[in-house]
Amino acid sequence: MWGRDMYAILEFENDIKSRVASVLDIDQNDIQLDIPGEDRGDYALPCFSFSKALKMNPPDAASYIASQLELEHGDVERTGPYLNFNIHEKYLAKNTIHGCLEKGDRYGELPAKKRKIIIEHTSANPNGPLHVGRARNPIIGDTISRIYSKAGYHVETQFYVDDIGRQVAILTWGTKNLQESELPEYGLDKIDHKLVRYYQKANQRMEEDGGVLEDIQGMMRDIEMGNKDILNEFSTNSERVMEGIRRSLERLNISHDVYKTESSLILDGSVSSVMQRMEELRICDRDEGALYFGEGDDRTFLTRGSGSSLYPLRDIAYHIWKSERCDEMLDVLGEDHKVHGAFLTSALSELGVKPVPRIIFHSFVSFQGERMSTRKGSYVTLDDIMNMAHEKAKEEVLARRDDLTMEDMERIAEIVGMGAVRYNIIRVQPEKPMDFKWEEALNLQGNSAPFVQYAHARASGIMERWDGDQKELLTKADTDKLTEEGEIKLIKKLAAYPREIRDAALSNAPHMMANYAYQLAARFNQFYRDYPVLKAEEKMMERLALVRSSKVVLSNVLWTMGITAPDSM
RNA sequence: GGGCAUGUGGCCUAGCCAGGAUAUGGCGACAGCCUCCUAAGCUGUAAGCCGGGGGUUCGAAUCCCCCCAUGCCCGCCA
Repeated sequence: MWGRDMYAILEFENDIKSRVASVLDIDQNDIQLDIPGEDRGDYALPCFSFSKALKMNPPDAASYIASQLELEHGDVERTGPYLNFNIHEKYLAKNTIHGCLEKGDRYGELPAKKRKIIIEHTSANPNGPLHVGRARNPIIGDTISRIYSKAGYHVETQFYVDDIGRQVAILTWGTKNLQESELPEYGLDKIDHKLVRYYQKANQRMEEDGGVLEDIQGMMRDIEMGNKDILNEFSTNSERVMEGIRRSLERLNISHDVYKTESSLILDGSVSSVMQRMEELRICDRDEGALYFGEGDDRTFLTRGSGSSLYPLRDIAYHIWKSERCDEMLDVLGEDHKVHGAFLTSALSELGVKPVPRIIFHSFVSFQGERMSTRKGSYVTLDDIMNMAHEKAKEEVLARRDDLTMEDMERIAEIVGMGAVRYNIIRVQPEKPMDFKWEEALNLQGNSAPFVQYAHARASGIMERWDGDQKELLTKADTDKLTEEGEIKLIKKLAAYPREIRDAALSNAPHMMANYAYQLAARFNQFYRDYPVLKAEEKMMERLALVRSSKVVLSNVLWTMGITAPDSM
């Protein structure tokens, strides 16, 4: 089904590389093509580095290479020491528009790789609602998962549920020992928001009273010794909070295929068997009974002196479990896990586990200059920001539209609001620090989700007003007629989409999708301003095909970010 | 103190890994554009020693070194 000529732009890129490589007699992987600004061509090649081997100055080297090239679907032009490559516009227009119209929501997909990747993200402690700081993880994780699925991978997403750790222990001490009456009012009528108060109060008690800490440690010991009642209490609390977290994520179009509980890894013996293997391989040591990996300041403790397991050991067990079920692993973790990530990688390598996970680290979202903390209650919850975004979007719809039912307005406000939240987080590189600001998070103009959604709604509006059969566009539109500058520029953006998918997956860069989506929407808006479609005398079918194609790609790229594409707003 | 990141116009940000042609764009500011497919849009103007200093190179925002600032980590927590 997928031919070599699946996407014109990728084929063109390959063609340039292989032909230049053969002229220079070098490996085509050593050729790094630039993607220059729009008016300088589709690809560019600086020829400085080839001039030595060719014994010519760079401009002459460029001329020489150009003279030896015969491209299948494009032209090469020399500008000083640079080569600029331009794909034949009619060829690109036909390939791209036909691709969009035929493939629809599958336009942009790359050939199936027959590889399964497990992407773990979120994995937040089930002790309370997700706050905005934590929300960066699922938004990055879900977006990269969607990108990988479009890049041809079989993707499975996982949430590692720490249902027996200290945080849940503290929460459980709270639910066992505290009365509703001694807690503050809850902010939102939602299970995770209600339960977090027990967690916070219990933390406070623990700090004041050493006995509470002992109680909590006792509960954790009991679980290790197989006390099923305590385990049930932990699991119940964990599941109740998870229910709240799941509902929050659902609103952002985020879900996980598999929830793997930490307790299951202890109960089925995998944790203790990993420990045994590590001891047999002599890749760990003991200090007063406690097992550790590594040396000196870098050692990581795997168990307590009492023999009970610690998170690093359990996480190894989890990764081994995952490794047996996939070809690749990708973890999305906060930057506080960097040292843990290095430990994980080296421990798994020494155990001979393959694959070893690749890890996307993201830095934290601060709030008013401080890190958000569930324990201290100093945070803005994800639910709060979603509700605010919905309200803000609703104000905007109310101000603009008087022809819609309240139900429609609510629906649009939800789509726009949730889109804005996701977009504002995903548009920034994961490793960059972010300071949470309401006015930015609720921004509905310029470089934002509504900008892209609006372009989509405009495209939808045009298509809805046309009463012809959309299937006819494929046969009736003569793409050779699309020769105006604004038409070609838009087509070039549409054509670039598969390359964006490829590159975003290759470099684990989800923010590239937002960047691309913005550029595409901007191009579409310019086209919309300059060229009438339904009132075009000569080229109505062609422009309709272009609008339809734009709608397809806008919708597809929004999908990769988990943002809904509205037909009206 | 050590390790790992980040530093781009008033604010936010792309480009950095694989060094090249006048450094992306947004917000805000200012000036314009709705008898015409939704103005959540479009056009234009002002605003930058790409944190600072060295180095490598024909060429550095990009690579190397030093320094400064900020964040994260340095627990038998996770």
